[in-house]
Amino acid sequence: VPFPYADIAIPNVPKETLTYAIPEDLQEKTAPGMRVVVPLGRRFVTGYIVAVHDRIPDMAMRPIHELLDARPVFSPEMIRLCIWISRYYLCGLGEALKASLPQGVDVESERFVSLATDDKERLEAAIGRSRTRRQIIDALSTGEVMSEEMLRGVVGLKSVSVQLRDLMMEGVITIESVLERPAVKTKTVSVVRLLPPWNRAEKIAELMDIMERRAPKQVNILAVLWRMLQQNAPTTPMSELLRLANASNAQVRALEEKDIVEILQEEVTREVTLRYEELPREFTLTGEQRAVLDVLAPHLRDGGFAAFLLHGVTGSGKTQVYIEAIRATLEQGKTALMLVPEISLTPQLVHRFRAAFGKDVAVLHSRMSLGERYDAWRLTLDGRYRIIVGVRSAVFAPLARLGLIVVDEEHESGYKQSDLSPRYHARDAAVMRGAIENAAVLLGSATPSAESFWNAQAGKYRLLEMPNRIEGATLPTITAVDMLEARKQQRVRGSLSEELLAALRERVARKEGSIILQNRRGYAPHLECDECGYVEQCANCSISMTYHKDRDALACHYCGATRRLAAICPQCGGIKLELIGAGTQRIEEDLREALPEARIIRMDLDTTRRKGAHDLILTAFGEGEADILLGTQMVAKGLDFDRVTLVGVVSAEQSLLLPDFRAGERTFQILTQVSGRAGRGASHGEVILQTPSPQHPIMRKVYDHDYRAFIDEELASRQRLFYPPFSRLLLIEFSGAHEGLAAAAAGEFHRHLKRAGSFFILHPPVPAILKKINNRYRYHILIRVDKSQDPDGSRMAATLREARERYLLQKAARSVRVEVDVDPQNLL
DNA sequence: AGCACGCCGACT
DNA sequence: GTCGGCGTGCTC
Repeated sequence: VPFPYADIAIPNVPKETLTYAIPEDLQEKTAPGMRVVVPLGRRFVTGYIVAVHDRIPDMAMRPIHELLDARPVFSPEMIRLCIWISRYYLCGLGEALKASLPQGVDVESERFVSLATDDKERLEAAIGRSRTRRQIIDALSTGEVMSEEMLRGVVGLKSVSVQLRDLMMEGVITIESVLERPAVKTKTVSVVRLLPPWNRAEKIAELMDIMERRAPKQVNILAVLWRMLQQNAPTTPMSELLRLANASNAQVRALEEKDIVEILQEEVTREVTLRYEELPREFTLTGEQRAVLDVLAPHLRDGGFAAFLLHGVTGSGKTQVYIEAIRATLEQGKTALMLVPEISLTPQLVHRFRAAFGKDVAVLHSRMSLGERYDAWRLTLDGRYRIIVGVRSAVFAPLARLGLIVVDEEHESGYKQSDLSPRYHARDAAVMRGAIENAAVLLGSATPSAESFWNAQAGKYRLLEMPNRIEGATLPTITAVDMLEARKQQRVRGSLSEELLAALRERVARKEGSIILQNRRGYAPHLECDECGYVEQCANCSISMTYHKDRDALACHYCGATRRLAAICPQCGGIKLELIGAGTQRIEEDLREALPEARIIRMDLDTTRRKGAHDLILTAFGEGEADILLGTQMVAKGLDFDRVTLVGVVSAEQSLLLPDFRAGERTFQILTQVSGRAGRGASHGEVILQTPSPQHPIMRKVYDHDYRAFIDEELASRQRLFYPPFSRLLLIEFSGAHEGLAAAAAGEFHRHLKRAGSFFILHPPVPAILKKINNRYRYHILIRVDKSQDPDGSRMAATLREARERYLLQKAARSVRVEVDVDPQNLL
């Protein structure tokens, strides 16, 4: 039944949907889930059809300009998921839907300007005395059509819209809205094929005979095409043809002219290749793995929503459980989605999936180009893949008949999008998607988040446990080195204790692998004046700058600004500037000095920027080309090398010092995860944690591998303090170029919230701990909502809406940006 | 977000 | 006067 109206969600429009008329000739073809181009104000934008209907709206409507899809790109389930995201995370529906598409597929209009007259007098009259108008007319007088953006550049102003409008009113220029085609397209290559009847042996032989003398190159071309055809290749890529026939494009064109061959455009897929290879391992499932799979089996067989939390110690074989569970899902004719925190950190996992499932798997990660992502998305939509392995945004992968979603390392904060809207948590969105699509959801971790563990205890998830390592491997022995004591006794070299160095020396001699974690890149995180204590800070951010020895410069790890190393203190003129603390570069130096015989590879953001660098480093280490793998947290996760028998942590207490209620949890997680890299093979592993506080309660639970003791205490303390999972956090951020305005805006908003009700605890506005980032001053209001009084978040949403309206009426400077982060992972 | 409109200080 | 920066409001 054709419907005349469509409710359309549009990014950057604050209303959930706007209603447009569907032109009669499009009504048959239009369906929810398709993308359209619609007029919005004076431009054209991409929108997403959420519903079609025949309820006459009370507003005048404009018609849909163009239908972009022949088939829906959002399933009804995907639309439901995005509606949930927009309501729970307080963002526009248009933004949520846009986040579910690969980047670069949207169409936007651009305004193009040209002269409407060359009558000099009329032009002069229109210019009058305006410098800007003269610049615009001058730029256009070559007869060129220029975009508004180009004109802005020529004039050097932020906006020329007022001038363009006036010039248009006077009739001397014309403005045209032109739709810009999407940034990504299907990649095509030219291919050539023999047209009938020349694809028959006797015909082609005859033809080649005739042409032999006058056009030998063309005969070469025909010979190649004929050979390819006999090898069952109906078409030959142009580039290959030219190479094999040693011919030129013109010669192929000549054959095309004579209707002997045809040149076509054929779609190709940009395939991602990985260098690191892993052979399929022989394995038999352990009893624990089998038990877990037995629990999952009926759910995977019968379908329906169910959520599971798999708590398996490091090395207990969670990946194999995922693979078997996915296999069972595929056997039911369904598809599976596997989320991982950061693909480049877990190439090993990707290879195991490729080995197990081959071409049924597509991988989606942040280092892929727009085109690669687009291809993967389009082919997923076409049903080419049955398994998607991907990072956060892969939770939106358009798989049909979804049977299982796995979230590996579910505790990782990388699953939370924190920088831009929608600020969704992919783990929670995965659970919601499972509920909407009637799929099973399996969350896995050696150190489940407090939220998930509580959900398991509360019965929302079913808890599955694998407390032992596979194949008789044992958990490593963890010991601490008291660094205060070691320093006192001068048993340190740089940042490394004699104990750790001795253990490393042993491993080097035995050709075993060691992993060293120092979760800080660069050489030294502070440059401090010995005289007055001044610390060099970034000009744009309130953070100390890190010294990078390779570049011999200070760098801000927030905004990327760099600066030369100052020779004298800008505060007191002192000349004794000291490098304080140690990053991976300095540890590398310490290691090389103390262990000249050791081969060391450093893996941090700085050494892995290049595409494929991860793979190369890990391959080299895995094959024994290095003794020590030194790095930031990227060495802590997911690596599975039998030859590693020692793990050292340079400063184990580091993450404990952060002013965040999750500091303890994060510390336990990273220390447990990195420890888990040791002793995965036949040899027992050893872990050495350097810390000034070896008796800290968190540390003690790390030594004992006692997640339960840790989480019980953590949950008790969260309950006492009414922090998640016992409350829902909202962080409202006010940011602006002027500190006073940001502070005032936060104060204003706070006043409106204060009267709003008693189902939440409102914290007073405070300057953010990182008070300034990128020259924007930041103020925070933290809210702790009583979940029992607002289970789905709708009360808080309404409260914020109201407060926002009143706040806007007060016309407190709106140069201040207000952003809400629901379930924030980072309170800095 | 982008675009239009209206207010107001600065310049001539 | 005229220009142009900046705040405010709206987009089916």
